[in-house]
Amino acid sequence: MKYRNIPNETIRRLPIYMRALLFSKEQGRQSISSQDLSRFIGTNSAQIRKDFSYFGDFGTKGVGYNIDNLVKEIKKILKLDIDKRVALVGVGNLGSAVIAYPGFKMFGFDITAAFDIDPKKISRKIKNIVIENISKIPSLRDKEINLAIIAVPRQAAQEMTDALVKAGVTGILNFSPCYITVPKKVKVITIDIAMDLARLPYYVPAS
Amino acid sequence: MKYRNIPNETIRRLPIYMRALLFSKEQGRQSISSQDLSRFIGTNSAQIRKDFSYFGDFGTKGVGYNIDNLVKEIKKILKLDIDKRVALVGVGNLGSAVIAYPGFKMFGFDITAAFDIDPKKISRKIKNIVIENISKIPSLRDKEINLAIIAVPRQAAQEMTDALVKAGVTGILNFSPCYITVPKKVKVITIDIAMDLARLPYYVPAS
DNA sequence: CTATGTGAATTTATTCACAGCA
DNA sequence: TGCTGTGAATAAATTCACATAG
Repeated sequence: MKYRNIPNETIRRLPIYMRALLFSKEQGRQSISSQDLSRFIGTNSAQIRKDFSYFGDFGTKGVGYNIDNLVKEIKKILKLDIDKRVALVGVGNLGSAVIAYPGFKMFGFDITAAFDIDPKKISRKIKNIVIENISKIPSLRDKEINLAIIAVPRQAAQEMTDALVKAGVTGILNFSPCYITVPKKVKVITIDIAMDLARLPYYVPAS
Repeated sequence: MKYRNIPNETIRRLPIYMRALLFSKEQGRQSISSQDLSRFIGTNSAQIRKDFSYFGDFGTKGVGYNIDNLVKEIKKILKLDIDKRVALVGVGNLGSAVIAYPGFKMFGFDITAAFDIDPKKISRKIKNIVIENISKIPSLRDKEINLAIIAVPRQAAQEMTDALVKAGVTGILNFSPCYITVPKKVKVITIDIAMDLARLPYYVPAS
């Protein structure tokens, strides 16, 4: 048990483990070895054991890991043990897909607020969420929502970020294709789906 | 000039550099220093210079990098110098957003084929692309399309992958929330948008 | 003077290999 | 015997610091 100097890569992998654990639970398993888990994911078993060892002794020697218990531990580490409400800014194509995405629930996320600048969209409902004008972003403070997803055009991304930070948001998942500046206490993770595609040709043989 | 033992992380950053370079070109710049570029991205300048140094001497001492030239070099490294056609499998919420996403063009990608299993969607057009039945996936071989994006439910992901690989696809961007198995010659990059959100709470202070 | 390019130093992450427990 | 947990060894990536060129 160390809880110090945790590799970032370990944190990145924990949700992958969690997803695989929930999946193998669905299939009726109650416990799993690092070996078996590694096959679900495509890493090696030593990596998995090492990753968990940073946080405690979760397994049973000779047996493996109890799935329910391990999921609970991962949730605790990732601070997902309390369900989190999330705001969405930008209800375009990508934003709409994000709202509809079923995969958030397994991590305890619930998108409960949505903002857009387009008057035609405001007051419309999508998945039971009423789209509000971006001028209402400050209301996130009262609602105690401190996670947000940004899916707006590049030009608007920094402005929306500033508004979110001012409203008390401390974690941002950024789908806008640009780097955004935030205070040190705020964490941003940026996803640009085109950039991930862009490094694929490098790895594949011919044209 | 080495071209050997290139860090994976360097490859991951090249599209980020390219995006920033194209952006600063839009703003009227013709050349840029590693220092200035680093401010666009949030890394340090030594990292940038080191990354480029793996591939050649692209800069001019005392001046910086010519933007047009550097973009051309990055495109060549990433094998993006020839425009690439891409197939999409799964035209649901996420797939539709992917088709509509404007960011692919800057890397020379063009989504020119789309497949779905839902009879209601087949033959419909989306962004000028006719949606075809997944049984038509083998036609990708004749069209010489070897990149694909998968955005189908988890249950279908492996089956669609197998069909794509059989049709000659060698690079897959996988949005389905699961690990998929492919032959060694095929490269898969998986994005699960929920997993990226899932590691955000770990980094932010309170609930 | 300014900014690149790069060996060397350092930090971070992965893998090995095995002691020790159920 | 089977599988975990972990120091030690190795590998990978980043940062430093400076010689060198325009």
